[in-house]
Amino acid sequence: MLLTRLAHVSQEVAATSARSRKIALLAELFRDAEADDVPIVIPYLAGRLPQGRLGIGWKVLSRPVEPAPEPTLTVREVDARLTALGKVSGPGSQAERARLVGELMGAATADEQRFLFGLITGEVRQGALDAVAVEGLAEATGVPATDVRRAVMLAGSLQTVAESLLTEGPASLDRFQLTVGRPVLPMLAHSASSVAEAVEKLGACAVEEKLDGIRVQVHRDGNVVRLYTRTLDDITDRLPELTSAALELRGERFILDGEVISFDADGRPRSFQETAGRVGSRVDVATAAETVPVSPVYFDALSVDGRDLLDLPFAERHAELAQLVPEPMRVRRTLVSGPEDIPAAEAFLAETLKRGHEGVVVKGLDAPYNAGRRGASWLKVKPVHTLDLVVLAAEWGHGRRTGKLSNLHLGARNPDGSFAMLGKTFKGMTDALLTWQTERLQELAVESDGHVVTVRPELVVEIAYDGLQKSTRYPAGVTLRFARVVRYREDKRAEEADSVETLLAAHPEVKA
DNA sequence: TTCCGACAGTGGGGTCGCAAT
DNA sequence: ATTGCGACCCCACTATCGGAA
Repeated sequence: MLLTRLAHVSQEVAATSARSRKIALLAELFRDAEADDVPIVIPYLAGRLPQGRLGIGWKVLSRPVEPAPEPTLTVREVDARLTALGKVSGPGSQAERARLVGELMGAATADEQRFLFGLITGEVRQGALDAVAVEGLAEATGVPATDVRRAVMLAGSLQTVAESLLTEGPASLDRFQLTVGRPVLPMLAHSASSVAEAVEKLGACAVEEKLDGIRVQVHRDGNVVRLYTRTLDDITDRLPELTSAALELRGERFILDGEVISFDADGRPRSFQETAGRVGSRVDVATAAETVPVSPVYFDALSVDGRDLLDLPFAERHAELAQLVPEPMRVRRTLVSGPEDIPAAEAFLAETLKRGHEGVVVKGLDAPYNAGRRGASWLKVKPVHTLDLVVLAAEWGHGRRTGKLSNLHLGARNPDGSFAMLGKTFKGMTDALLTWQTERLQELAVESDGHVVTVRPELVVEIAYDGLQKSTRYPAGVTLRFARVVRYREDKRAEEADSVETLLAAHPEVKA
């Protein structure tokens, strides 16, 4: 199959807003793909490369290359070239990769160049990724979408499922069973604004502490242990403590879901930055493990002794977990039977925060393990802080925000009346607000470099954030975590905005 | 008819590892 | 030694479609 056909279909998919039409377009293409093209065409149309990341980013791809006049590239040729490109390493590799990218782009037409750019940067912007591709695959093969979705979550990969479906037929789906050693997509949580709201939605539920670490899925089969992240990357070699801990448990075969986090000598959780740094360290693991030792803390069991627990209610899965894992290695929790227990749930949240944790996750006791989806039966509740900050500048948006000033630079007051930038945010804005702020900020503009528009520091905006973290990038030595706009405060003047001093005083645990 | 679940998009900061300077 | 880039952790929120209620 020619790449131009994919580029064309991707454009068509992007051009329609109807999901049903997107699915139909993908299904048509999947039906036409030859067996050898399937492992390439499917991920490409789901907006991903089968090779994963290539070490090529926006910078290299932005170098202009004269497009080819006629489309000649086949998807297999593109795939072969990208595979070769991904293997380049060692001194001189950046230049060599750039050369290979230039060659590939030179063989592509303008439309194909645009498609390849999106594919390699991971931003196809066609309004269809894995989930829509799953529907398209279902339509193309006549298999119910729920069956395909389940197979994908168990395989942890759309490509694998697509290959067997399109080459061997629907019966091959039976092959995708929950298997120890093969990671499954983890269940995710929605947000709720309060414990009361979460409990009212879920009824009988467990309220569990939410640890600010890294999600981990632990597989043990006899003496073999494997550890996977939320995106199913294998991190076994980086966390030897977790392997040892898993081997000390009584069970021989299991899959557990939990969080890996580092505690200090007093048993208080270290900051997310410290834990994440540890989990990210690959080179000198022994030293990293000495300075920042980590522990597993589990909250769910997906498989025990060869039994698939995914469809069991959470209450039963947790009973299995409690059989296998001693209490100190499980998240703290309290059970709640309904709205009458809300005060107890709130007290549990307060106590959890006091212990230095992030918040709680409220989980319905009847719900199955909804792998790969953001099930409505897990609701996280975290405290939200707010500040009144001053807009110092704004950046022009991309994609659907083209032509709108989107990303705001936020400042807090210094003692001398100037402003210290604390970070940026593009979150929390409605289309109407985007339109309004684009107008308003242009009135205040003093300078523009084509991307960043600097404004007179007069506009006050109320910002919600999850906490403060250390920063080497910003002048106050701190930055806001997950800042988002709540509303503009036109009733306030910049002199009334919050100061760096009050911010630091509100978070004594963070030392700038 | 209205409501709501699921999805995609829009990017944020930090840290690590590697290659280039 | 330092800088730049890419990968991958964490993440909030809005708009939209289309099925459920």
